[in-house]
Amino acid sequence: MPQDIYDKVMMLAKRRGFIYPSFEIYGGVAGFYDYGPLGSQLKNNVENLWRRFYLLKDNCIEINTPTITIYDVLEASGHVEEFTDLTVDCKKCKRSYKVEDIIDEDISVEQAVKKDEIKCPTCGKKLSDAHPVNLMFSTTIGIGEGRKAFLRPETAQGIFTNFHLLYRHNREKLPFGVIQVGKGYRNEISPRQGTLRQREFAMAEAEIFFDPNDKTHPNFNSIKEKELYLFDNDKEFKLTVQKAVDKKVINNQALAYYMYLTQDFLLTAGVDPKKFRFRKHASDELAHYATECWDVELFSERFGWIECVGIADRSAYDLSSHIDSSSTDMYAQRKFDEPKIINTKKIAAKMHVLGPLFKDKAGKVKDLLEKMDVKDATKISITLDGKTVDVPNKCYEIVETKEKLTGEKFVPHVIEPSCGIDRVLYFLLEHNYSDAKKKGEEYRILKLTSQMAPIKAGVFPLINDKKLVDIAKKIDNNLRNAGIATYYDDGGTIGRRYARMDEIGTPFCITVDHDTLKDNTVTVRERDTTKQERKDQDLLVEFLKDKTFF
RNA sequence: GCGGGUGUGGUGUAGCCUGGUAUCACAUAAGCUUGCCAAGUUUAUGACUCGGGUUCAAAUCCCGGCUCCCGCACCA
Repeated sequence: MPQDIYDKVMMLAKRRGFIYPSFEIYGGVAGFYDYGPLGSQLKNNVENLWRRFYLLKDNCIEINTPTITIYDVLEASGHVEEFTDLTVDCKKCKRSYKVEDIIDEDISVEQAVKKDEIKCPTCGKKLSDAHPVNLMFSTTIGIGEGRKAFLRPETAQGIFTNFHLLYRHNREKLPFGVIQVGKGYRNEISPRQGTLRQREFAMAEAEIFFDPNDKTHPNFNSIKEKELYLFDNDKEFKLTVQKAVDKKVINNQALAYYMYLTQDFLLTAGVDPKKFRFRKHASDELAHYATECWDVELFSERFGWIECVGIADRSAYDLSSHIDSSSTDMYAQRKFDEPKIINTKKIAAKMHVLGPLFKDKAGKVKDLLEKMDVKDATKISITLDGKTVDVPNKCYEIVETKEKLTGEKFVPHVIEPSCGIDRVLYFLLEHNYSDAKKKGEEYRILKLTSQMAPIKAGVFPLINDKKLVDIAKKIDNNLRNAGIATYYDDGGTIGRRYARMDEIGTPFCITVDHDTLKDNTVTVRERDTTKQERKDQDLLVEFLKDKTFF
């Protein structure tokens, strides 16, 4: 069977310790993967590069919240509501029904569907097999009945539920961004496509909170002339960030800014620019919380264009929901340039008159009076215990007050770049995989960027001579102590050792040879060119830090 | 979840129909040899997806689970 690039990449990934199928000794289970030694390092590098963009470049703050999330939070966020129970679909009219809505409780669902006992209520055609649709993993907290909870389907809710604390932490200034990097869980019905669709996966999410009246971004000017790679469901095209906003291709500066930041991140990480594009969600494919969403799609030779990052404008959806459900004050304050003085006229009850007149009803009358509009104050009649009663003028007066308003409350809007780390990681492997024939044999190189590569340098003695071995081991040790990941190898021929390093993407190889004994230099071989250069071994730390650190 | 296909050392495979000690290559480890791009050589390690059944005997035949692949559905 001919192997496509997916097979080749996954074989390499398994053989060299990037990705293993989880629980393999028990037969494995779809949708779960382990990261091996090199995969874990690569994942760290991807996550840390992402952090560098959001935490440092964009000055966000980072938090960590539990992966187990109580029912209330996900109910408020709409995740519980969206899907429950089994559903059946009608292939004719494309409607979906909850099974419990259309069949008797006594028969099993499968039987009912198989025996054609249930038909589509709308068009009468046969229904598809029942399938479950709530994709959240559920669990309980505590023993016994416990408290209902889910494994989080996104990290975002942990940020939203802390908004009021984080807003204060940021000294009540907008905009500001909060990131979280961690695991998310979705109980996919039938995960395929390898690590591209997992049931437990790593995600890096940023929630940036904006004043809805001001969706500009402070760094916008620095990137406005950069080009975005866009796709309008018809053709691909490039547009500068500025033009995309001006032409309303992208709704606002903030969204456009984070699109560019994401593009910059992915291309820096080593995604092939020719296999990168932003695609805008059509209105009918938007998630329940989003008003506008752009996906980064990366191209896989086997799977086609795959969503890897979603950049959504979630508007005020989540914070509003949590304000309603939890009664927590999660509003932000917008200060007016100048305080607004508002003259108001109010009806003020004169209790010393009302009291004797209405006795025990006086309190009720007062409440009613003060709720009334001043315009109606010439002649007032109220409804008291079903009877209409006139209230004499002497019972109240019109009072003028001046209120000074320095600002107003509002619910911030959220821009959310949400990055699927595992997908990005897979694409780094696929986009950077190259195999060529070398003397008739397949020769594989993983052309990871120096910053992403799990191992920065291989360190070898040219031959297995103790004098050279000792120096090589010392160099290896020095580099690792300087924070540079290395791999020492003295097995097999030098060519074989280079090949082993090329296959896992190691950008540099350092070889100690006989000349090292004379002049303290070593050869530094570059992966992609295979060119060698002699360098003084004391300069290696500086050289490698310069080439491989973020 | 439905239908079809599939599964043999780390990787790729032969053997399965016709039941009887599992083939070959690469990789890995140790030694010799060589000394800047997977050379040679000797030796070693290592496999029948899992569970049942039939049989004196199962990689092989039968049943079921799981993985992966293809189609449908699903992917908020």
